[in-house]
Amino acid sequence: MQVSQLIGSWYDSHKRSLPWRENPEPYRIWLSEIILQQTRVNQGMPYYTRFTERFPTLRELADASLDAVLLAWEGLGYYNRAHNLHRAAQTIRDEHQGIFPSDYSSIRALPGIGDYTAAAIASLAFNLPYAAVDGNVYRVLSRILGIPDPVDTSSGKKTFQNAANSLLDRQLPGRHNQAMIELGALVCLPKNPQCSSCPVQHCCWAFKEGITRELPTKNKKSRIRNRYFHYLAIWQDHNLYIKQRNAKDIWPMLYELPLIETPHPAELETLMLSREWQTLFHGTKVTLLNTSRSYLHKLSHQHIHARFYKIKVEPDYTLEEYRAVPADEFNRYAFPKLILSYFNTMKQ
DNA sequence: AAGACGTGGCG
DNA sequence: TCGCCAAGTCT
Repeated sequence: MQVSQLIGSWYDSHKRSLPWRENPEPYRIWLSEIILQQTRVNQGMPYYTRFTERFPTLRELADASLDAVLLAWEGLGYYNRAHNLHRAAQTIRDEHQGIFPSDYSSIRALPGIGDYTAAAIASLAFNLPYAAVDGNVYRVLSRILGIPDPVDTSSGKKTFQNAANSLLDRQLPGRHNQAMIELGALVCLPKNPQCSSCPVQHCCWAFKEGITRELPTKNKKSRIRNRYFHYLAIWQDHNLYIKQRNAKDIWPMLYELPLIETPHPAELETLMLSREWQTLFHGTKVTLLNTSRSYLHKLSHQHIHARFYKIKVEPDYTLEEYRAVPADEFNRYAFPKLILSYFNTMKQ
């Protein structure tokens, strides 16, 4: 029996029942694939439910505001996925008559859809013969076939794509791709793979050699940048001033508080002498109510060291470019987790 | 083409 | 604890 047949029939009897597998239609398959990019099933599940409830159809997603989409995405991270999801929905509405495109190159051309996601949608939704290669598949292929190439280089990626292409079950590409991924997610785990439950243990190179732990290989080690955020929680009566971030940098178009960033740690006294402080307050009377603890918010490539200063300003003052919002309306805006965790401590 | 982009779970 | 990583894409 072929490797792909063994994995395919293993999949038939071991696959999880997941909401997007219940009633497979292109919109829901696409939505699930975007949510699951770099995201665990357990983390993405509630977001999939939320999206299908708030935006039951592709049309409703396309017609929604970006703010509404970001609010539904709040807390899931990699927020450009939400931007691209929204843009792709509008592209399908405007250029594909609202019908999800059914050929690979049209799917691949949509924003937020790369090689993996295009192959996944093409095979799962339209049964087209494209091999989807994600992190799970890298693991499965590198171990079964003993491929030592690093998975985070362009040449390594080509090697794995070629291996996946030649292994693809062209009769049932959708099942094949899901089976490869499911095997990586349930059995061929990064640490402690469950080789005793593996349908292809007998023909696995890494198992035979006893080096499953060494595969797959990677080259890069990421460097961490430190950033120092000083958030000003400026209260005026019962309103807090908030502002939307710009589209570049982290948390694109999410909301936050007035921010002063410094390249190094800084005390409030220093901030009060800064140009940003002058721009915000230009000499108006401010009262410091309290200073939060220091927060360390770890992102994949940077550590955000944050502190929140609760400040009161007088009623006659207005902060241009910011929006004064009462606490019971915070949930109308999408905030990064860092801001949300500060809000949570305020409720006490 | 190397680096940026979130968050949470795990050993 | 803390580094690693989880169904990648974009620039």
